[in-house]
Amino acid sequence: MPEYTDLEQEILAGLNGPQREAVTTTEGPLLILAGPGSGKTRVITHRIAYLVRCRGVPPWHILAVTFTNKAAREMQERLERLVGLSEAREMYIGTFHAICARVLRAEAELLAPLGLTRSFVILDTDDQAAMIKQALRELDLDEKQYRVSLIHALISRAKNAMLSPYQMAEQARRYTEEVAARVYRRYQQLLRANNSVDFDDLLMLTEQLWRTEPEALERYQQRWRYVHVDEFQDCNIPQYKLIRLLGRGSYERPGGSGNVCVVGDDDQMIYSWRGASAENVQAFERDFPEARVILLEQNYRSTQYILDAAQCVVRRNTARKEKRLWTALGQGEKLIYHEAYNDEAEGLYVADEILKLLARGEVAHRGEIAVMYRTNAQSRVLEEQFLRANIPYKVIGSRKFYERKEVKDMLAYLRLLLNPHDDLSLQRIINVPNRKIGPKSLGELQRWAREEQLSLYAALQRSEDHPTLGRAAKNALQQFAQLLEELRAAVAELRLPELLDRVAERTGYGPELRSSPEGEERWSNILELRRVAEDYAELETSLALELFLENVALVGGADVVQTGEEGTLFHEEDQDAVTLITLHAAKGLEFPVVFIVGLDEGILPHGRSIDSPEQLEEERRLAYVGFTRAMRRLYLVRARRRSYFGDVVYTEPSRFLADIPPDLFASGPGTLGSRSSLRQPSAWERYEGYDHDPRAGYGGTSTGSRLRRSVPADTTFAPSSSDVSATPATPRFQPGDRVLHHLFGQGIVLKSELEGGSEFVEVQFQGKHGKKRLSLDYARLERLP
DNA sequence: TGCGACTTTGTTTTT
DNA sequence: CAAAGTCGCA
Repeated sequence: MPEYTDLEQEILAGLNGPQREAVTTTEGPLLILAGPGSGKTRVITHRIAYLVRCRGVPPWHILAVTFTNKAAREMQERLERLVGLSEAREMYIGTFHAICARVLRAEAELLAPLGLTRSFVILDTDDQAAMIKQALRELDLDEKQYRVSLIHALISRAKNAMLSPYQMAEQARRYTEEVAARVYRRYQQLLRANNSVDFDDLLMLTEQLWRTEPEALERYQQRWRYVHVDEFQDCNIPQYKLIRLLGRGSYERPGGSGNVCVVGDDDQMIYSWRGASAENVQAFERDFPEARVILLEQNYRSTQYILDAAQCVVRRNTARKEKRLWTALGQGEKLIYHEAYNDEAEGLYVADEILKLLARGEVAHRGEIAVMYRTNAQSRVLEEQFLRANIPYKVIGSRKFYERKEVKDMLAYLRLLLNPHDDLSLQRIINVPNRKIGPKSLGELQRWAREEQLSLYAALQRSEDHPTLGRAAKNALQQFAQLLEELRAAVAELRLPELLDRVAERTGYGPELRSSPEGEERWSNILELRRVAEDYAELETSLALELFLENVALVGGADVVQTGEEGTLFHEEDQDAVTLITLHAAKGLEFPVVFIVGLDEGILPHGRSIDSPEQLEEERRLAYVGFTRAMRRLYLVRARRRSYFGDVVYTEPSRFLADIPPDLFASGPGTLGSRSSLRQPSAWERYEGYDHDPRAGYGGTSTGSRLRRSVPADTTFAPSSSDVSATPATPRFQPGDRVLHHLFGQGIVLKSELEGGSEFVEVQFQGKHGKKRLSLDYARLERLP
């Protein structure tokens, strides 16, 4: 046992042997292979604390790369607690994309030859699509034949393989790829002409810069002498090269400290579709042959049954390193399997279970519960049921908010203020709100701008000189040009939130939205955006604008949290809520209780992956990631039929369920409750008349008991007397009563009826919510005088 | 030019 | 079932 100082003791307290070894191995490359729940984040943060506090490494030498902004934030917070606020702030913790954006802005002079300035714009997916569309049009290609999404995917794949358009064309195996290479070329030109980059460019350009500008690379090697990479298994090639360059330099020009610590788990590699390469680990061992390798196999998160089930699913993969995950937490509770009638009933079951968990006190806070699914679209049914059941929830990973038209329009205005030659943004808002500059005038302006080699903005300013446009059109254009000038001048006077106000008012966007009842919700989204902007109020406005826009572009998926049916953003101070999240976004998180829904063939594994063995293995890993998020209790849920593309389809249980030994379930495949579940419904079961559609009576006893019956009484959930649906003898509400609902606001009761012992009311709410039918078992309605 | 009714088309996962 | 795109009419 080595001797430790008091300080070391403090930092190493509570760590096991391998973890300690990882923390104290500070010099040289280090590869940590860490199973789920093995405390890898803990190891990284403690290692950094150890470097700074015990080894006297100045905090600005520390770089930590994470995969999501959320993970970065969490790491930052943990470090603030471990090493103190001011020191933690001097470290650099961020995603690859954020780091690259920062490097590229700092080295902007070197980007000038490419046509980029310091204030380049980072395009989001929609903008990229718009740009590709434009490229397609300019090349006279048929948008029907070459779908934007397909071309986009091909281009992105090429970029992730670090291919130039020329190289892509050379390597094209199919005609479509050849076409895509042509589009790629034009797309890059458009990006540069717009002073913009896409996500892939951020990585590629930084790699290129470091590779070709040795002095620049050296500055960063000096600065970041201790590099940490979380979720290493999900790095793609450019990302790996960035790490290699920092830690080891290029093959021609070696350099760097070699202090690179990467942490990963091949069983959790779920981004190969984004270019994550399974060879990362081998590449690392090749490029850093002296690397120490440490295995973390003790799991501190989950109980044994959960771990066993997870391992049974992933173990069927070929080409993986066998790990022996174990836990000291004991067997725990068995898994709970439920097969619902359809997707709606699936949501209802989850909502119902959650209410029971809370009612029985088995879970103290809603925040301890998460519901996970394969595709974002699956959240909708769940949301509907949660709203009806009055369960507060938050949806993680939906970009809905930033995809709203009004939000994008406002952002386009802001971008334009920072970067007037952003043609894409200008096109977007030139006629929003309506300024009588229609497609004809715009088209003519664009044509002219191209001819004269001007940006749209410049063309707009000189529109008086345009040869053919009519008086009315010119006036409209001039007026708009003046407006933009005025707003640009306002950047110098106002703080960011006020600038937003000014833009909303002067463009007429705000007044327009507020003037109609339908605009009300959209206006509130703009206010929501303003709330985000408040965070930047202290900064000098053009800097604030830059950071704000960058943040908006780079936050994605896991960072955007949305609540309620309005799609408004979720704020920390909001109430304790159940988490709805995709399996991808759930990586790195943990919850005491986890529901995984949609365990059907075609959903998980996803239908698009079913015919490729590699992709199927990835689906398996995805399931593994999901299972291992659960600490105490894991529910696996599926629906026998679900609406898909508008019509109803029958599904088979996921093949992954069959990989789990029956004795790990409290109820489920192979046990009393649903022995039939692993085969297809027989013909007579499919017959319409076979157990009636629960939609006929939502929340009524028939549905409730049917659901309950399928969970055998000998499981954890025997229906108790404190059941949520206490039966009223007489109706509480009458038609004409004025009521208040915490989400829908005020309304008037139209109808009240008793059905199967539960009271249902139909309420006409004010505003956009309209008429709703609510079950008083769940909805909390207050009577107003 | 502008809007509304119609058809068509498409659902993985995310920085 | 939605969103997006097309077409026709005012």
